Amino acid sequence: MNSILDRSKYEFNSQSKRWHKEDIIRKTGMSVGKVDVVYYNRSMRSDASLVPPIRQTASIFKQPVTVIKTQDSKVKSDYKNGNQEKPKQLMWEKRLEGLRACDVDGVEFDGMELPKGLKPVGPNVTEETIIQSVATALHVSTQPVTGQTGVKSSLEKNPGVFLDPKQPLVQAVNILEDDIKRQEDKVVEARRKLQEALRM
Amino acid sequence: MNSILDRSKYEFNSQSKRWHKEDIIRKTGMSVGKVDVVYYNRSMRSDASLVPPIRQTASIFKQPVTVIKTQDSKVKSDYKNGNQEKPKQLMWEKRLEGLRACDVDGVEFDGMELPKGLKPVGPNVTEETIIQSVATALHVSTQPVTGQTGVKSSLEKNPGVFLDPKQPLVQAVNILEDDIKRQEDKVVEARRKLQEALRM
DNA sequence: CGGAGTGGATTC
DNA sequence: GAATCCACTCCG
Repeated sequence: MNSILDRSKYEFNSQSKRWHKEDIIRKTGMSVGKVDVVYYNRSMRSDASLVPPIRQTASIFKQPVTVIKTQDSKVKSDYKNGNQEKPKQLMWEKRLEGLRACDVDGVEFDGMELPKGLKPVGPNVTEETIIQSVATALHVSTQPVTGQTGVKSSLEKNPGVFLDPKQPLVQAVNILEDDIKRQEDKVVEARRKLQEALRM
Repeated sequence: MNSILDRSKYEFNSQSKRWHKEDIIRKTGMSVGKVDVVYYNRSMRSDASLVPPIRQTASIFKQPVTVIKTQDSKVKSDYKNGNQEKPKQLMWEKRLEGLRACDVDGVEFDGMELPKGLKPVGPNVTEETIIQSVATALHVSTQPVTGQTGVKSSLEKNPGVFLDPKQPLVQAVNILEDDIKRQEDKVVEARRKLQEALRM
């Protein structure tokens, strides 16, 4: 085998102390004694794999499916993203706090910053939570993502009544003409840089 | 594919009209669209597959296993036939009535006859039931199989009291010297025939 | 329906 | 020929 690959696998395993290797030996059949190698990640939270928008398979294109039975018990399928949502806890995004992506060596990426206009809302909701909350909303929601439209003081005092569970835990944002203009400028600038890079 | 095999499969299915094939398509999950194929026997009683001595796997040698955990939660295994028996209904063998083996084409075998000495006992217990009852007892019981030793009239009148649930629903049989002699003769005769057959 | 475990094809 | 990948079966 390629020695570079061997080495990188070794480092991948021993340096970060995050990945655990297991050799599974086949016990019966024509291939007795063959070894199947499995790697798994020790730091994985047990509920993490269940919660969107965390990727659940190798393919990001996999879609949830809802089974709907009509009265004569035939089956209809609905491949839309909507109807399959389970009821959620009001503040369920809080369980995503502190999760962070890492590269293959187990080195964590830096946290991401949101635009200043996005303010957390609700009791004990911090900057730490809203990026997860917004990202999740954009990923799973079928409706426009607007943020919480209630008055901030009522939201903090009585979240059970005023908090909209279908919206992320940020204060509603008004997008102004100016914001759109600024975004357009960014796109133009990015295209210019790309053009330049391709010329070289 | 081998056409002879294909054909026999087809007959197995269509000629006897006994076996019904159903393709069940998985509707959700990672394996959406996969097909599980199920065959079932239209005349099959739904509880039949759960009751010994009906063969539950391809291997007649498969044995029940009891898992016993000690206090420090290590596992002991016990391969004896005994301890794993569940409590049974007093007349549970009656549910085996009318079941009969068939060949692969679905043609039923003739019923088997028991020696005249075996008489059914208990309310509503007929010839039809006792072969199943005796066969089951021989198959699953760890104790000697003697039959019911109570007086026939009390057994019929008050089975809840006098019927021994660990014994099959036949009257007790006394094996006489004469019976043993006759069986020995049969064995000798069978051996003689085998010898002869091997000479040819 | 998911997961363990295997046979067999494919890649290196 | 070994390592790897993948499809499939079986079972709970």
